[in-house]
Amino acid sequence: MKEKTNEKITTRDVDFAKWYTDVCKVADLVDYSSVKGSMIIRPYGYAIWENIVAILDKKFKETGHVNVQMPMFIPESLFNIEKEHVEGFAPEVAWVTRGGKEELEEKMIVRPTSEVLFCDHFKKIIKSYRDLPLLYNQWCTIVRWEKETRPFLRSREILWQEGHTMHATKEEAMEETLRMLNVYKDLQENYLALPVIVGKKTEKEKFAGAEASYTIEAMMYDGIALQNGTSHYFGDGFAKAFHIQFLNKDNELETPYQTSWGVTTRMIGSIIMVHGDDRGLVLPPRIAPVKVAVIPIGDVDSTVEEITQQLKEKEISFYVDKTEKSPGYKFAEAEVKGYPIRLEIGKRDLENGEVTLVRRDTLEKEKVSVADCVASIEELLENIQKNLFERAKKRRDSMIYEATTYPEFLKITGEKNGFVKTKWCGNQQCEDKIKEDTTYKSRCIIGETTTGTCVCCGEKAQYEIYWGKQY
RNA sequence: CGGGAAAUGGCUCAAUUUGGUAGAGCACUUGGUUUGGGACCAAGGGGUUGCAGGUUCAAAUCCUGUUUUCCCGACCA
Repeated sequence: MKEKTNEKITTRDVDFAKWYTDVCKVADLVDYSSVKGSMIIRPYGYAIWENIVAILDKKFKETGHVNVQMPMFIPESLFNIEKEHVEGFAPEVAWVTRGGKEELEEKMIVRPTSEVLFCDHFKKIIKSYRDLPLLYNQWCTIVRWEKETRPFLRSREILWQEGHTMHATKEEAMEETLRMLNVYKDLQENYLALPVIVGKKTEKEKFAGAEASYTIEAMMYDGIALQNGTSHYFGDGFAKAFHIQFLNKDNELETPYQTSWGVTTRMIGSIIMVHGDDRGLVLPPRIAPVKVAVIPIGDVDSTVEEITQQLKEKEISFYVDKTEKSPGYKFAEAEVKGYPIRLEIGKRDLENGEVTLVRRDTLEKEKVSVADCVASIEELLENIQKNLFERAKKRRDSMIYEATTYPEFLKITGEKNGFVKTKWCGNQQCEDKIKEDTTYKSRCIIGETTTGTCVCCGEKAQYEIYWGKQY
């Protein structure tokens, strides 16, 4: 095996940021448009999203949710109802304007998230305890006027899913918040092969208007964190602000409790930055639009036909590269696209009744008989899925550090990227100081503690927490 | 939003310093030979230089403005 990598892609260890954008472009996932801050998700990139949507949508429906479609615009008066929410989002809100002399009836924004729209609607349709829980979700785009944008990681128009639910009790709402957090965790670990840390955001980092925010934190190849999903518990704050009430069984008025949760195409960025290598994309089989790239070498049509027929029966997605390109070109192409398995069908192997399988994650080659080919592929796909997760987890764990004293903490954060686990007093002053001194921000609180001292101030610790730099 | 870089056929870049008929490689088209790591031969098509204005006999080149992109920060899913 030659060590040659893809000449169109910057070496990952030389310039990680450049490598990332190169992979996005060379693998045909995205293209830039003349719209500043927005990206075009090309068919191959969108196919990955479609697979994610299919998995999640099924899980949402299994947990009782239904899909809706809300307006894209929010009138100013509606947006202004919940104070913390407005303050949190105001800086990145896009205002709607009309050219010429025409005026809008009322100033409007493009939704940066849809809590207020849902609340406005919930107020009208929630009357009785029988209307609860109300479990809504919508697939849509939102707009947040970001200053710097990167494919999948940050754009002004964000393609996502947002769930919004209302419950009769605190307990139910909290249960829902954690249930959906878990759905996200399951998606990311078992389908996207991304090891993640789940926990609670600090007061400083929580969602504007929420009572508690829970988060899914993944670590990229370079040790930088990426928040891959959030689930919020709102208590009854919004419900009170919007005067949403329902009659309970005893005919008394009560205020319901609310949640919201969302994930975006950012997860695709995680897949790229966790699994990819110098040859390009590496996709976990479970979300790969094409699981097997079939590359015929010479005139081998009948064998190609025989094997692809079996793949069809097994519902294993494949692509046959029938182009006139040389085999080497096709191999490189299959690698850039991250197809989990490459199946080389050539005359030389066929003389022995064999074909060659190459797995994308390790690039190992294996010859198997034509008869065993599809069975081997099935087994290999499982293997690759498992290996990707384990490999990513091993790498991530090697970049998780622990610190108990501040000098120790400063030494670690000054020398390397990664997550640092510490104890923390829970005081925002320490959080701010750490940010100031190291640029590390709190990732998430993973639990409470009764022992030890805060890594920063040395006072009695209250929480166990992860710190890290983020995208 | 601060600091840097860039914009020239589809792509990567040259020509800009010193104004003077825009070139190359890759890609593409046609024909042929090939096929186990980015094939070869031959013929061919395609750009007036991000956009707007200015200077000049003459602008890719000089000047002004503007838009977009990339990188590094701060902010954010």
